[in-house]
Amino acid sequence: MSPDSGNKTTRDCLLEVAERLFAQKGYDAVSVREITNTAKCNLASVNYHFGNKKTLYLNVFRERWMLRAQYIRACFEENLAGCGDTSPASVIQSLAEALIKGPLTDEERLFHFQLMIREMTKPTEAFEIVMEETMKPTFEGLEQLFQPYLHESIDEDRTLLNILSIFSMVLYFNFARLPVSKIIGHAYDQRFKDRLVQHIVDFSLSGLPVKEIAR
Amino acid sequence: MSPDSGNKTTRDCLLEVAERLFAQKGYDAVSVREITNTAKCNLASVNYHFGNKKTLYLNVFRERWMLRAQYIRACFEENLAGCGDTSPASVIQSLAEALIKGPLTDEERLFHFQLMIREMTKPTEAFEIVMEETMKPTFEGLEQLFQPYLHESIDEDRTLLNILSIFSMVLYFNFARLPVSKIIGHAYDQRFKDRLVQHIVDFSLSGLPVKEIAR
DNA sequence: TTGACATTCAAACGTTCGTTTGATATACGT
DNA sequence: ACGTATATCAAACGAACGTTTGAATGTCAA
Repeated sequence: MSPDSGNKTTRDCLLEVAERLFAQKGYDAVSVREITNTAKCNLASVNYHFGNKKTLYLNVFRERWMLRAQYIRACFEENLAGCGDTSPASVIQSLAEALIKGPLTDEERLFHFQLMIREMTKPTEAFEIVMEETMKPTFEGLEQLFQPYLHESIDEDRTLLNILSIFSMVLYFNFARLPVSKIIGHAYDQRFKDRLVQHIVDFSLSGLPVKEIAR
Repeated sequence: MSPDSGNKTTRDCLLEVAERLFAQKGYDAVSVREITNTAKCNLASVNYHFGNKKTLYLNVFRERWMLRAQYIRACFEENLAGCGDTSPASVIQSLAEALIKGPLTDEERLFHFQLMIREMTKPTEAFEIVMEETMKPTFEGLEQLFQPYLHESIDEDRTLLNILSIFSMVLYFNFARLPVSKIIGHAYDQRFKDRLVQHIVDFSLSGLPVKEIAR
C-alpha cells in the first residue's frame, strides 16, 4: 500500500503531513496517530522511519524547513541581482518580496513562519538549525550589504538592530495574518501583499511619514 | 493547608502558576498535574475552582493578562502626559518605554507577550480578549494620535500598517529575547533595553540611517 | 454544639498518548 | 526458487492525561 495519493514514499508523506500539523497546532497538540491517519499510513511507521516523534519533528526542520529557507534566500539573491545595484532600497525591496510574495505558496509560507515562531517562543533542538544555519548567515550578509550605505557613526550593534527591525516586520506580517486582517479590515490577498511589500520598503527607509522635521 | 507560600488563595495561586507555565510551554505541553504540583495544591482543585483546564487557561487571560495590558496602557498614558505634547516622537517614545521597560517585571513582560504570541499563532477563545479588548482600542487610539501629524495623502490603511510595524518591533523584541541576544551577542539587560527603546523611536521616525537621499 | 456550606484530599475513572512487538507482505540479488 | 532485507500491518504495552468521586476537613452562623 502506498501512503496518501501519488508516488511519494511513506517517509516523505509523513514529513509533509507532520510539517503542516506541527506548524498549525504545535508539537504537543499533534499526536502520532493524527499524523499517521492523515498520511494514511500505519501508526508504527513514524517510529520505523524516524525512531520517535521528536526526531520526526527535527527532521521536518532538517529536510523541509531548511529547504524552504534556501528557496527564499535564492529568490532574494535573484531579486537583488535583477535590481542592478545593492542600495538599501534594492536590498529591502528584494528581501521583502522574497519573504512576503516569494517562491512559496501561501500555505507553505504560513507553515514556514509558524514553525519559526514556535521555535522562538519555546526553543528545541531545531532552534539551532533555524538560528545558526539560516538567520545568522542571512543577517551577516545583510549587514555587509547595508554597511557602506550607513552613516559612519553607526556601529555594528545598531546595524543589527535595524536589520532585526526589518525582520520583525516581515515575520509579523507573515505569521500573524489573522490579527493583521482583523485590524486592517480586509483579506490577505495578492493586492494586499503588494501593498505590504511597498509599505515595508517605505517604512524601513523613512519610518513614519510625518509632515514636519519633528525628527 | 494553604497553597504555595503566603496568604494567597488556592484559586489565585493556580492562576499565577498556570500563567507562568502556559506562557513558557504552551497549553498542550502543560498538564493539570504539573500546575497543581507547582502550586502545591490538590489535583482536583483545578476542576473545583475552574471547571476544567480550558477554562483555567481562559481565566488566565481574563483575570491576569487583561490586568497587565491595562497596567501597560496606563503606563503609556502616564509617559505621554509627562511629555507635554502628542507628537509622533513623544507617542512612540512613551509606547516603547511602556512596553519594553514598563511597569511589569522582566518575567511578567515575557509571559505577557509569550501568551500573546501563542494566541496569534493558534487562536483560541482567548484571542477575542486580546484582539477586541486590547489591541483594537489601542490601535484606534494611536491612529487618532498620529493622524494630525501625517501627510494628508496617507489614508487610514497606511496609518494602520505603520502602527502595526511599530507594534511588530515591540512584540518581537519582547518575546524573542533569546534569538535577539544570540544575534546581538550580549545580554538582555537594562542598558540594552534603554538602547532598544531609543532604537525603536529612531527607526520608527526615520527608518534606516542611510547616508544619501537614496530614498 | 449543631448543621450547612465551602474547600481540600487520596483514589480511581476511562481515554489517549508514544512506543514496541511479532506476524505478514513485498522487492531483489543470487 | 530461494533467502534476505525492507516495509507495512493489527494489536498490545505501560504511562500519562483530564476529569470525577466521595470522604475528610475547615469555617461560621444559629
